[in-house]
Amino acid sequence: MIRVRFAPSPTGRLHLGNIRTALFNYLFARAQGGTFILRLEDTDRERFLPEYREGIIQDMRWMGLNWDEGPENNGPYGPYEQSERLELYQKYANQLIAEGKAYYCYVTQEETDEAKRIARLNRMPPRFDNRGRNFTQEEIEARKARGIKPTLRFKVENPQVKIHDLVRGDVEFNLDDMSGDFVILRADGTPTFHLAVCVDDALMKVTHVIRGEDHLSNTPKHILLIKAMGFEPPQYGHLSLIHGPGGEPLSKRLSTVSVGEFRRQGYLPEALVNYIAFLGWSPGDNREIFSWEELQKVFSLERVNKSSSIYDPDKLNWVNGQHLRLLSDEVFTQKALDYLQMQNLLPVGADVVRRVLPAFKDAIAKFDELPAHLGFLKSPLTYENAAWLQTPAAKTLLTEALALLPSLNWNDPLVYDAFIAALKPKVTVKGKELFMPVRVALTGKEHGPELKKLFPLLGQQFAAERFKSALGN
RNA sequence: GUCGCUAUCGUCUAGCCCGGUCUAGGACGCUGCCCUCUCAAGGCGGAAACACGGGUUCAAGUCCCGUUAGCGAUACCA
Repeated sequence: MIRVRFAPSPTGRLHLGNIRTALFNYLFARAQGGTFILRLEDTDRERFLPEYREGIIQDMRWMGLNWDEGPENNGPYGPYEQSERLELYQKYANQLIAEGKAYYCYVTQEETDEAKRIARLNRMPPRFDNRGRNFTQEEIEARKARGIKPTLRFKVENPQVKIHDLVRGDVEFNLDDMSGDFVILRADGTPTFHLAVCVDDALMKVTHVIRGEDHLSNTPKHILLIKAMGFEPPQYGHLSLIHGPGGEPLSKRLSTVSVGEFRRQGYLPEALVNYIAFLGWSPGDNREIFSWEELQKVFSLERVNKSSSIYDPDKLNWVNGQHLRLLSDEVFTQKALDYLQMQNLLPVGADVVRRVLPAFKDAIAKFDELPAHLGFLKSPLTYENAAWLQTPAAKTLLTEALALLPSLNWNDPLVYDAFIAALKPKVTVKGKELFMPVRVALTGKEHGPELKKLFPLLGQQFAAERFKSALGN
């Protein structure tokens, strides 16, 4: 049974990079019939904020990344928040000490920093020399007397670690070139990330760890630790990182790529998911638009590529537009309305907006473009170019149009064609001279959706009012 | 600095494992035309890439080595 997890730390909002890691885990679990776990890594209490925790949960749900086990719905291996698992980490720390696999180290942070600085100056690996391993009892007492609180370090005995990475293939590390003995319990007694992940992954029976490439060089530490605790390490797969449009790391631009921001701008979650899935993965053929369900079927870890990619808002917009166009008018209208209501963006009453919304399905890439299109519903109308309404020909045209309205069958979706057909014989103008005054009178603008589509949605009363106002202009 | 990862159009990518079918395919964006009352949407075209240098081979985008560049790690953050 495959078990994967997504383990964000509630020290910020979820962004594109995080969510892609979550998505790939989710997709892998679904494609394989496995279990998807959400785990909150909140051991860093200094940067933790409750609203980040809530934000993560909300964002995950909005995206449709529903977890089988995790906060709020629990599961057999809970709790799923590390702050509630502290005694577990302590237990395994004690076990490692008892077995001589970890030791209390009285070396101060200043000393290790200095050692690394000097190593760097000498073009040597920036590793710590493990001097705390061999302190004499007097030395330890002396340091205790100075008020130095020890950290717990894991003894690296076999620094050579081979990894078969699910996306990168074979990678080999020598921890002697990297770190030396590493801290697993801070001086204040709290576990570091390394201890916490290893204990949790082991205890939660995680089979595949799919995470960001920034963890690739932590992996040898984790493998050693997990083995030292007597568990079998999971398989690892490291996903390349996503960068911003300028090639910069994503975290620096957090606000613009946070899930909350995409939601605020009116993207469809399934479109966002579709786009993100294609950052570093492709199905191998030329298809690009996938529904949630299809994605869950076709996704495979083997087709994830190794190189990092850049987030492109233009393409996201296109994908979103494609998904929008796939929606039925009814569903589109409901989703658009929900969005406008939630964002407090309704220009007029919801019932009026609901009627005209279908006319804009092809016009937008995302919902936040709607208010600009819908502004014309507000009365009185301000005309973008009133000149279209002020010629004598236009006056005649509008008068005739107004008179025609009651005779039309407004239940006919093609009522606009009938309207124009009836209007044409009564006026001398044609083409642009005919359509523009109608368009401007109705919407105030020279550009907009097809009148053929919009006109029937407007209704007789609305059209009449608009023609009257235009005449009085 | 040290260790590691990566390298196909501006961007996302197919092709690379199993060299010839690649005068390198698709998509976004850009651009021309068509449709059209407008703006979109849609349709049909166009420009646009194998980072560089060696090697292996009859043959290299595909295999090997090096260089360069980018990224990651180098924390008592995760």
